[in-house]
Amino acid sequence: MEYFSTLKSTKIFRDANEFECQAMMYCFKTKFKTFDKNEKIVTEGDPVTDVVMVLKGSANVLNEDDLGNISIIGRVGFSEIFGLEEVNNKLESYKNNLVAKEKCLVMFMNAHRLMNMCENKCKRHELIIKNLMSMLIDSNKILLEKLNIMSKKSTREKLLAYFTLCAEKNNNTYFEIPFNKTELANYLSVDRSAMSTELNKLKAEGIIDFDKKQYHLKKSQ
Amino acid sequence: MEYFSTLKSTKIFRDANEFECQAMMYCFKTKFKTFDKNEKIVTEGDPVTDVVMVLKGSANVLNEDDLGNISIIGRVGFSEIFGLEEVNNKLESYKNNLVAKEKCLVMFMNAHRLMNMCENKCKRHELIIKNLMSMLIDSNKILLEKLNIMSKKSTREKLLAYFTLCAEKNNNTYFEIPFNKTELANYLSVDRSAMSTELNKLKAEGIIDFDKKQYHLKKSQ
DNA sequence: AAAATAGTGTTGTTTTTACAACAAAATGGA
DNA sequence: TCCATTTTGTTGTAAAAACAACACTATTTT
Repeated sequence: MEYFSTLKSTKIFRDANEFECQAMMYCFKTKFKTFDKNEKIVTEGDPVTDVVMVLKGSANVLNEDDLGNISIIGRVGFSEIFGLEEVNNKLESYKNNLVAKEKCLVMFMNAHRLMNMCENKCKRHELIIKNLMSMLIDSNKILLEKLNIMSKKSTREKLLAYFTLCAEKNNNTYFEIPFNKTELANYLSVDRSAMSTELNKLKAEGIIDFDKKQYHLKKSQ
Repeated sequence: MEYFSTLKSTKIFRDANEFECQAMMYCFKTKFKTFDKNEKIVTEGDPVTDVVMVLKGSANVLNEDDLGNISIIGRVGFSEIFGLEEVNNKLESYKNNLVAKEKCLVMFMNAHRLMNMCENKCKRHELIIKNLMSMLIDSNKILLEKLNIMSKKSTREKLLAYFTLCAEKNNNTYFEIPFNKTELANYLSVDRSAMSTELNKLKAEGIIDFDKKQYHLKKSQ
């Protein structure tokens, strides 16, 4: 199978062999598609038909308002999924856009098939459910972490909360973030230029240091 | 069993009979405890030993900073759980406080037992996993909805995003929210008095109307 | 019913952020 | 390499929000 070498290292097919993997792919009516940078993978408002998994590259979960203001709600990278939040209830629609951050390869899995897994056929649905649950727990955790950041009022506090989390996750006060300054501002829902000013103030105060996407949290709060 | 009439209508024990319910409770080492209003159920920073489910009353998921500023991250009501985000990885600690909003009864389930469900004993773990997954998907959805609200920059936009969501969920432009004004401000992470001003401006402009916890979204955005 | 507490609205002041416009630097193709 | 585009930093101004203090109302408690 063309994609097996990639799929076998995804979280959802964890511990599945090639045969099982193929059976499940059939079961989920998987389709593969590549997207160019900035191409829309999923459109907000469309009915949820598929759960999307990123196999190469990465994509941003975006919230765009009428005036073109963009918020980055989250990121979906290799092996991560988008759209699973929506499939519990039938009449759901996607609540965000999913946009390729770079050229990427994604896999679509039929949402209904995924959730009402093969009552009849494939025997590994227990495995998939366990894997899916693990992914959902991770996703929950990430969302909650972001909520804790977003619940800070000032740009300064948001920045520090974000950097503190990054340092914790990295087990190191030196870390790299997946955003440039513009994206970071959209991720934190703050004004880019105001954030730029605040970042350089923090640097001048000796609290952080940074260069490009490399950061160093010198004094943790 | 003392609590069965309550437990049978929880999401996690959905479709379980009294015998199965009891077996699982044994399996999860469940403990019951009541808390008074404002009493802390879970303390941020403590190691995650248990998953908490609310059986009576409700509790707030809170983020409190060094200066006593409180943010309401979310609410946990009947049949809803707290702490499941944390159990994938062993060395986790709770990331928020859980505080009783009113007198309430909660059930503690051993996190490890819940996630590594009875390899040996109870046969209904498939059922529980299915129920847990459904709950996780709901939780994911709620967190994502809140993130979409919190990604708005101004108080006005946050209020309108929140009210729009409430109206949608209620299928009615008239709805009741679970917060008083002070709590709403903490939930949206905005200043209470500024929010009060903004709310009354929206009312004066004929966009919303409200009385106590009753709201009417007259012009949706 | 009275007293205490909690909730809400108002105002003025201070601080912070957004916004807009621009310049400089860095990056990525052609 | 050069050009076009993107990214980043800076500034001044306008707008928004935070903060603080207070008055009034509603809700509990005793």
